[in-house]
Amino acid sequence: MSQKGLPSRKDDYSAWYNELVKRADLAEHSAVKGCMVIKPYGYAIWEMMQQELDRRFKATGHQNAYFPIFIPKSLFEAEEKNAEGFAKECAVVTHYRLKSDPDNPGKLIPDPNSRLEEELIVRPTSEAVIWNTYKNWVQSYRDLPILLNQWANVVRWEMRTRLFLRTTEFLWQEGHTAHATLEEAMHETRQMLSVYADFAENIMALPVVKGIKSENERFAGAEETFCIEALMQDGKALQAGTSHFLGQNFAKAFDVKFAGKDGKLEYVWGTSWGVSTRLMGALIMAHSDDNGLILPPRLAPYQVVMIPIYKSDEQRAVVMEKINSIKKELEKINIRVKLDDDDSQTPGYKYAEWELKGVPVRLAMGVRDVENGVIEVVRRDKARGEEGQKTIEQIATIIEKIPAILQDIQESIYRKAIKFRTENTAKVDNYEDFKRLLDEKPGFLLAHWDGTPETEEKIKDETKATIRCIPLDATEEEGTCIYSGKPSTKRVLFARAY
RNA sequence: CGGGAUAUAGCGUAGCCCGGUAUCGCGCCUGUUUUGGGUACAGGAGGUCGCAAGUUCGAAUCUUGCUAUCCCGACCA
Repeated sequence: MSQKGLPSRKDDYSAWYNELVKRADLAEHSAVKGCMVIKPYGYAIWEMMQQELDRRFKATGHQNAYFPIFIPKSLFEAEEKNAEGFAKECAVVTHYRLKSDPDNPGKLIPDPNSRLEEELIVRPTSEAVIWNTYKNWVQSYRDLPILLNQWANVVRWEMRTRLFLRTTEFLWQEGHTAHATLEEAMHETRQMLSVYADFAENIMALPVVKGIKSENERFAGAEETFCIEALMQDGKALQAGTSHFLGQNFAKAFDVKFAGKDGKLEYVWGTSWGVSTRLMGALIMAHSDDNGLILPPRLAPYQVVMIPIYKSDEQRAVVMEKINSIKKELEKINIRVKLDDDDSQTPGYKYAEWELKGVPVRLAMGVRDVENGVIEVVRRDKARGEEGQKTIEQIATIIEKIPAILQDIQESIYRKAIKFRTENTAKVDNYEDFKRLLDEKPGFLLAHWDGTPETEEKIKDETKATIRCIPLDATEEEGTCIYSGKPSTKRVLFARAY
C-alpha cells in the first residue's frame, strides 16, 4: 500500500483535508479528546499569520495584554445573553487538588476537600473577565478609549471536532475595546473588520465577503456582528473572522461608566473581534490541490526551497558552493529560504516532499547548471506540466527575479481563488433553483430574504444552508423572498457552511 | 448526545466469521548501488494486536464495559 498520493478532493474532500493536514506536518490529533497538536511547520504558518495581524493591530493603535484563562462563574453569568450562548460548551473547574485514590492504589482522584467555593469557567471567550477589569480602569472620558488585544487559547466543548476547523481548545486573538461613543465603537468594529479583510485578501490570498450576520448567527451579547466569509473549494462557506459591536451590553452588565466632559455618567460602548487557528483550515481548503498544500508566499515559512543535485563529493562541493552563495544573497533581501541538503534523500523525493508542504518556489541546481550558469525554477501555484511551471533562469539574474516571482505567485493564487468564487456564486430568484443549486453546484447563493429569523430557520432546516451574511456592498433592489414571497430590498449570501 | 463504521510495528494494512501468540507494503538500521519527479538489490531491527475485565487448556479472533478516531445527524467559530 503506497502512501505516496493524497486522496483526491473530488473523491473524498474530507479525507483529502485530513490527510493533507497530517502529511504536510501541520497538525495531528492528541491524546486529549478534540484537541490537536500543532506541529512546528503548522505553527510556523500560524506565527506568520500572528505577525501580520499583530502588526496591523498595533498600526491601528492597539496594545497587547493578557487576562486569565479562568473566569469565576459569577462573572461569567453577568452578561446573560453571552452566558446563555456559551453555557452548553463550557469546561468547568471544580477542584484545585488531587489526592491518591484510597480504593485504587497508584490512581488519583480530585480531593473532595479541595472543592472550589466558586467554580471557574475555562474561558470560551474573555468578555466577562475583561469587562470586569475595565470597570476598574474607567472613570472619566480621559480613560477612553481602551484598545486591547490578547493572544490566547480558549476552550469550547464541541461535539464534533476537525483539525483546525473546530477543536475543543483553539488559539486565537481577541480584541476588546471600550469607547466613549456609539459612533467611535461602531467605527472600531468596522475598522477591524477591514483589517481582517485586508489580511485575508493580501496576505492569505483569500477573497472574502464582508457582511453583517443575521440575528440567528449573531454573537451572543452583541448588538451587531460583522464577519468575513470565504468560499472553500468544496463549495462550502467558512467564517474567517468576526467583529462585534457590543453596544453597552457589557458595560451595563459590569457597570462600566465614565464621566463625560459635562460631568454626566454614561455607560461605555464596546467592541470585540477575533480570528483563530481556524484560518489555517481556510488557508488549506481555499488553495491547496491534490499534490498538497499551496501556500501564498507572504505566509510561507519557507518561500523558496533549494535542492542541490550531485553524484560525487566533488560535484557536491561545486554545487553546494554555488547554491550557498545564492542562498545568502536571497536571505540578504529577506527571502525565507530552506536549503534541503539532506544527503539521505534523492532529489525526486524532496520535490514531492516540498510540494506537499506547499513551498511557493523550488530552485534545483546540479553541476550541469553550475557550468551553464543556470538554475531551474519551479512554481507551486502551477500544476505539474502546466505552461510556466518549470523555467530555466540565469544564475546571474535569479536574485532579482525571485521577489517578482513570489509576488506573481501571491497574486495568481488570489486571482485563482477569486475566479473560483465568481464561478461558484449565483443569483437565485426562486426556492427550486436554490435547492437545486445547493446540491448540483454548491457555492455562494445570492437570494432575496424577507428578513425574518423564522424564514432563515426554515430554509436552514430544509436545505442546511444558512445566511452567511448580509453583504455590506449589497445593492438595493426590489425583490421577493425566495421562501415566503414577501418583499425584500437586497440579496443576502446563503451557503452551506463549516 | 443519537445512528453507522473503525482501532493490529512510526504509517498504511491482511488475519477475526470457523480461537492455537501475527501477513504484506512503506518507513527505519547495515552494506552496495543510485541521485534532474518519491532509485535498486541484499541483509536486519521493530508488535502490551486501543484499554480493562470475562469465557477457554489456549484470545488479535468470542462476550461485556471503557476510550479514541472517521462518516451521517443535532450543536457550534
